[in-house]
Amino acid sequence: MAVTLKEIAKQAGVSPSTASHAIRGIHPGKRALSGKTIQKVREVAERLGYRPNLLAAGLARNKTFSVGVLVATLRGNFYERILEGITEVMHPNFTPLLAIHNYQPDRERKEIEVFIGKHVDGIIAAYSGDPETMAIYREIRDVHKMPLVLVDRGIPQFKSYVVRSDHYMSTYIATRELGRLGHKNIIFALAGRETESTKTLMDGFNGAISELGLNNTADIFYKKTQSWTIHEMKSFAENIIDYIGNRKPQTTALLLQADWLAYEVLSVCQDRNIRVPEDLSVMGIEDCDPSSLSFISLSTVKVELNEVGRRAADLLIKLINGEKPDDQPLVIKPSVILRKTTRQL
Amino acid sequence: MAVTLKEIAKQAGVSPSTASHAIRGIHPGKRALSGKTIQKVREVAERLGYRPNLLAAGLARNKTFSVGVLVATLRGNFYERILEGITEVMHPNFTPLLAIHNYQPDRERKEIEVFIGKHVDGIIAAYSGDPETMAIYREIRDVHKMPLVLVDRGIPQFKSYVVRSDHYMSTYIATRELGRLGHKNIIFALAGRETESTKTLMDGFNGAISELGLNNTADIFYKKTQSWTIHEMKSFAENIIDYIGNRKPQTTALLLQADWLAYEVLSVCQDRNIRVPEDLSVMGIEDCDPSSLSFISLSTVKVELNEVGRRAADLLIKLINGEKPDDQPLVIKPSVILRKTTRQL
DNA sequence: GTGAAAGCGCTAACAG
DNA sequence: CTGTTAGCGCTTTCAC
Repeated sequence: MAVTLKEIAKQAGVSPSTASHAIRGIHPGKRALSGKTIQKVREVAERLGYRPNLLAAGLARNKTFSVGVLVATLRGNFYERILEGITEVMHPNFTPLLAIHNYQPDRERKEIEVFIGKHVDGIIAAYSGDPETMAIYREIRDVHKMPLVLVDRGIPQFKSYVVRSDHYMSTYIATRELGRLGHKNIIFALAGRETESTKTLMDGFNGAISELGLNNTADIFYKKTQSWTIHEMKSFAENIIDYIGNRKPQTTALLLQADWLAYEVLSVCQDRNIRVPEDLSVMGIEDCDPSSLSFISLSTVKVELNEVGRRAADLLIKLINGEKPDDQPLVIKPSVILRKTTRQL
Repeated sequence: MAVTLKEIAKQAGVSPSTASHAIRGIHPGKRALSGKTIQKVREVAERLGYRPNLLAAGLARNKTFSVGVLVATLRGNFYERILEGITEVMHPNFTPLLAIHNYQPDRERKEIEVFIGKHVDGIIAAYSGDPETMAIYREIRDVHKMPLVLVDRGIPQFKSYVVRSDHYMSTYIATRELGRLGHKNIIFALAGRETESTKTLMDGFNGAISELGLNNTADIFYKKTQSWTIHEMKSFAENIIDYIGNRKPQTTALLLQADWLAYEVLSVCQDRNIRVPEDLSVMGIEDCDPSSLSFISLSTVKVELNEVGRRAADLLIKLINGEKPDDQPLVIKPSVILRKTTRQL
């Protein structure tokens, strides 16, 4: 059995409550404790290797100093970076409980239930997009009144705090940059479900295209798919290059929805002897780790996912402390990084 | 305030203890509860959206259903995959508390202290290699008697459970494979501190080289460094290629300590017009995600990090349940994957 | 079959 | 300045 406060108190010849105060350096009434007592208690605690039982403290104070963090997956850089940002800010005041739902609604619900049972002080979650699981988020907020921050996407018709990267801006600035480089025949290729985020990406692209006056030469290549496996990405990359091959006039710039898709496109280009950037400029979105490798050197839009994590954590801590932050979604601005897969026309 | 057991009991017209038994489906004495009572209690619990307070349960039973997981970093695929394996196995019985030490001894110690304070049921940790922090691991084991499993590396002179990939085998099989492909002038390049794992990697290489009878044509290029930043990796890659350039007879195969180092080497080769694999076969170790991209297609040694995580979690659960597993370190076997950066001579 | 009572380790009034 | 007391919500003997 671990050494308890009671034991410390006994050995220091004080009461448990005094010991508690001494250790935490807290004033019970108006005045402080005597320095002597504090010294004594702390010395005994030190000697016995006392570690307060945070469970008991949590039960008594109705606070656990832990937060639930639910992400979709660990694969790829995406949630990894968000998680990094979160742990950075949470440390050392809150411990993150980690859960992964892998886009399985059932799992998503269960993990949240665990968080509730563990009485975390707050929750940061990546909503899977599944309508089924909306109820559990509602329960967090309405029944348990736990602070909740969503990352990357909000839940339709559900007013909640959300921190995300600016999807509109990412395609907008990428496209604008391609325009600046002199490209007119620009294609934006993306696949996935018809979600709001898909739509926003398209809007950003179209916004820039209109400003550039390229409505007649630029276009979107969209493929509706349910999931996003590696294999599908590969064949989608082929589809894109096929599409571009048949298109007149010659497409000179290609914007892809994600860096990993861009890598696949680069692969296809290599197989077909399409030179990048001489024949085709290629641009991704996200700035994954491999993009900066000098033999890839992908031009891309840097999405500040660490920052998304940090801001989400900041916001959650505010909510936990009872502060009332702005109601507006927190949107993190992306920036363009030009490397070697794009060129001036 | 959340709905409590007491409340359920009251509404179901039974005592709290009966409610507790009914909900958990547990027999208090010899006989079971009446089906009627169970139905009633569960129905009320359901209706009120009862979520047991795991904190209180933990306090009463001296069990928290959570485990501490301390990793070095989230960057790169390494710990990400281990973590994935761990969460897979832990779910839904234990919740992982996540902590990252970034190789900072102070941080390492503090995070462990938090785990102790939270009374986790067990700990899985990646020891940073810092001698200073050994004491805290000793405390986990000897003072708090918490189950402890180390991943990837053990602590010298410290008997504990460790699960890791087989470092010896990874260089051994890689080298043997290069030999099979007809290579004689093989270089194994690595950098880092003079740790046991560094030594083991060299041993594996030397073991294969001896078997192949290549002691006169193969060699190790080792650079002693403290850390492993991206920038250092880049310049180390240059050093390697410089070294090979001056070496007679011509080196035909290069084995690198890690995939990321191999990527940097591929970059340098491209810059210097060294064709891979025509002029030089290149092989990495780990099988990171980018390695399988078709325009990288790195030949490498697949290290089963998911499996390391799963086995570590299995082992920890056994320890938590009071089982006594084998004392031998659990070593996960790697396997060679030949892609396009190596060729038959 | 079910309930009363004690207690897990800590905190927070409040009284001295 | 310090101690007493009463819980936090649940589990677990042990009676009934």
